[in-house]
Amino acid sequence: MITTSHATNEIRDTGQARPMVELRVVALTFAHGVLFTFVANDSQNVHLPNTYPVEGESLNETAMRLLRANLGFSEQYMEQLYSLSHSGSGNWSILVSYLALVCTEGDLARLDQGEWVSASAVDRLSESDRMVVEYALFRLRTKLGYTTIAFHLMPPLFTLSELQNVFETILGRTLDKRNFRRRMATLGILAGSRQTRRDGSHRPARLYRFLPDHDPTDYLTPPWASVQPGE
Amino acid sequence: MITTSHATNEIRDTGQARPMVELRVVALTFAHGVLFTFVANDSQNVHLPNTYPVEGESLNETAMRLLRANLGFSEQYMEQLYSLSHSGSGNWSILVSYLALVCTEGDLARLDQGEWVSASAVDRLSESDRMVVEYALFRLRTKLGYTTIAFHLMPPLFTLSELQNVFETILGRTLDKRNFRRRMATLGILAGSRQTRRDGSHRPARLYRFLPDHDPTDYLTPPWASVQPGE
DNA sequence: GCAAAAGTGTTATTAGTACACCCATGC
DNA sequence: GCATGGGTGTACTAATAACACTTTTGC
Repeated sequence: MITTSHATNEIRDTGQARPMVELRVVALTFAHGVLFTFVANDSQNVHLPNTYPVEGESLNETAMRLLRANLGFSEQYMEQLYSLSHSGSGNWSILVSYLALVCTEGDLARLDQGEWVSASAVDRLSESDRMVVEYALFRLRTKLGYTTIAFHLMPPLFTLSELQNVFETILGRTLDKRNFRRRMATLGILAGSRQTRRDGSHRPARLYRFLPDHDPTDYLTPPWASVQPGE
Repeated sequence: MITTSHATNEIRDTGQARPMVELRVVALTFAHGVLFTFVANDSQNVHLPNTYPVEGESLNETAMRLLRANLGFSEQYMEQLYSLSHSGSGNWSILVSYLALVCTEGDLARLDQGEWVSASAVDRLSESDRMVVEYALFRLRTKLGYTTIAFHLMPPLFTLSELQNVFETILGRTLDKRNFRRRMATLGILAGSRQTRRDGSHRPARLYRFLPDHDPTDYLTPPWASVQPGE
């Protein structure tokens, strides 16, 4: 039945049912001081956005399309997380999970396909969905130390305090203001604009943007993540 | 046809053929100053060891079993790399790739299932196999900087020059001997044995082993990589 | 005694950490 | 004038990088 040109060695096709492949996306956004994750809901069920792969399309493209279908826009960071085997409710699937970071600028209005829920309160999700969300948060935390990943959660213009707030929320601890600002400055990826923002009864804050050419040198995503091999 | 309890939103099952899922393992070992990768061969075909997932078994377990079936032993490092969609020779598959590091102590004798070939000369492999090998090497190089991953390529007892040689080969550049040794010492994961090894007409080298309790704090593999969610 | 790899210290630079006060604004 | 968050500098410590000679052995 399975007839690739190079058959498997030792472990052969038993003729048993093959697993489905399912893509799931953990979309994270930052608002009101916490991280939110997007969940879809149909009738009573709350779950991560999911779909199936399509022949002739890379998994990345499919995941992108899935997110666009749920959130309605397409400018976001997307990274494959992990694949795992899952047997639930009689169905055997291989889950391929993705992490997406999106900037909502605090606008968490309920969407047609679902809603944003606090990423630390995901009790309504299935166990497998919760595992994927936990791993997404773990990965985000880990990569924060050696990549510029958190930038994808920021709007085009932001204050340094806002940026620090995002870091502190993800890491779960406070950071020293002066050291944080020095670190950001030495990274050389921020450009101060001439604009400021008044936010209350105190001194206005300078607004910054990210330099367009900050090559993230992505450590985890292979260079060919978005293409399909031709062979 | 596809009937999970929570159906996908927007992108629905079209009833078209579903992809197969295939696991592929890049097993790397260090010998004679270079990295080797294990390739299986049946009749005229040379390819990475591959197999199919099994219901009720985690993908990690399956990959481990696959490697054991090819190499005949089971004590090795294994890490999931990436999943990608691949349409070749009329078959559509989702490839789930793994990186394994094994210690052969220079014994690259041809095995029943295949042979070791230089990891930089993989011309006989298919394009998709070559992509996976390239990414495995990339990941190994990247993780070398912030993990203890290279230890899995070493035999139980080794000299510091041998260890440095492995690092230099993976990184593709030379390292300063004194700085390298200092770094290894401050990591605190090496124990010097009282034994030495004479290797030629020069001073014998002290032999070291890795401390058994060096927790690698794996940055990329989720904690639940080896289990299946119970739903 | 010479070839060949093992082994060892110091200095300069850089990155990280800890820590406290003045500034601009609204009310 | 006071409450609020914005903004800044210095000193200590740890990690990194550059660099050269002595030691032990076989022949």
